[in-house]
Amino acid sequence: MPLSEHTESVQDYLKTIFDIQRERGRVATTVLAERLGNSPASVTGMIKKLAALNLVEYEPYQGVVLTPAGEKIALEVIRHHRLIERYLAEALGVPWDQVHAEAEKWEHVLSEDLEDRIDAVLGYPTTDPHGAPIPKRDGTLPPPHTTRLSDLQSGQSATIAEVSDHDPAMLRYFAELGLRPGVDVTVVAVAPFGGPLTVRLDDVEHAVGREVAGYVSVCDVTSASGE
Amino acid sequence: MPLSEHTESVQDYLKTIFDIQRERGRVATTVLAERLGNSPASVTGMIKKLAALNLVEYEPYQGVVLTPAGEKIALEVIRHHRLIERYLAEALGVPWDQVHAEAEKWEHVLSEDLEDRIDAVLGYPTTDPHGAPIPKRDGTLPPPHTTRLSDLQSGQSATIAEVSDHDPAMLRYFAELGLRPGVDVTVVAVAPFGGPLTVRLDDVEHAVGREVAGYVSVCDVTSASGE
DNA sequence: GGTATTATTTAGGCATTCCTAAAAGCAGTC
DNA sequence: GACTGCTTTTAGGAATGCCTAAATAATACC
Repeated sequence: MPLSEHTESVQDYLKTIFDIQRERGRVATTVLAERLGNSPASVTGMIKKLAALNLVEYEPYQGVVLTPAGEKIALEVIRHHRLIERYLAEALGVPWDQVHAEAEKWEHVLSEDLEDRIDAVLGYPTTDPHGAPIPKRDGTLPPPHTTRLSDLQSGQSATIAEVSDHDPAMLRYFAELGLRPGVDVTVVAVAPFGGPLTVRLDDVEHAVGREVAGYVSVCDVTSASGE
Repeated sequence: MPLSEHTESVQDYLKTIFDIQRERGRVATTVLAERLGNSPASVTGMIKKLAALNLVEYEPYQGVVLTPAGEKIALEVIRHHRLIERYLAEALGVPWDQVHAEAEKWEHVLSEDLEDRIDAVLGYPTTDPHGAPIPKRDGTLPPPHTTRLSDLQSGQSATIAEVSDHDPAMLRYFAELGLRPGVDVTVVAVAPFGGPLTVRLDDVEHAVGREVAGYVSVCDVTSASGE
């Protein structure tokens, strides 16, 4: 059953369930409602519909988990979304912190044919402008990054791997800071009691709140001593 | 009231009304229903809604005419549609006879910002791949072509200005013939009693049905004698 | 000018997806 | 083990936009 057989609403639910599932395992009604901006009651109703379509496994009061069929569709939607984001940034010059909203709408109406053309024009990219991996056509997706900027100790350096695109305001903040995928950062100091980190970025130092730093994934971590 | 304030359905109605109005003046319920693929009863219902929004003037049993507000929105939708068609053909290599369906979906979710970027990347084009003019941002649109391929006499030559994109099958037929905007044709013979025209196109002769030739607009008509 | 045909509208419904308010289930506390 | 507070579900409803069937208006023909 191809993607286009499902309503935009269903596609959005599945995509969001997939996201939350990656972070937390089972997906509770309230969390899903919050993320989608719908009421919990509405979500319960839609969840039942998804279960009837065999796209999620639903246990009343226990939330949902995607079935293989549901996951397949979720990955197709996410592939659309991230490829489009990449295309908007690269081919049309849309600032990387502003591609999300446009992709959110376009993803639901993109044909497979056009998806392939975009993929080819971009040279088969593997990540979107936020650093998130683009699922392959066959549904393959590498595991998420495990290290966050907030996990680093004073003196450690790392490369930004991915920044969260959930909150547009936070994304704009990241963009202003120059905190984008591929950039190297060094943690100069870490305030105690969960306080902010001071990070050096392009030779400028910034204080970044602990929570904010939790939304930034890093890779290639090295300590000041060299290793 | 910007385009995005209206549902896709409203946008489609206005766009279609505009098209028909250009061809025939006042727009009858049945004609609109036919073109949209909806039942006449549904169209009556929607028409009332459009009238309530001051987008059309509705006289029961007399059909509709766009108000200035309705025309403005119709032109914005058409601008989206044609710019997208052009972009798909030029930047993404979609065959010109296949761009319509994709544009039909994308046009409703294109932001003004992205519209501007696409327009700039294309170098502010004035026509879509079928030869139809792209409305300017201010809503300006040149008058439609008046001469049809079916109007030509034997011995006359002309340049294809525009082909209709209403019927996908006909469009594919045009594409196979090489009958696309910008190409020169010469009418070799015209069968009597409304029979087919024989036209020479890239030095190959084809018999084209009279009705089909009515869907092709031409410009720069010259007679065999030189003028 | 009446009748047949066609065009259009009204009436009544259905599917989707959302909402609020109220009820019911679950979990931790004393 | 009952109470409290939070989560989740049920109940009832609204908006959109489509449908079919039946009624009515317009038109065209003889």
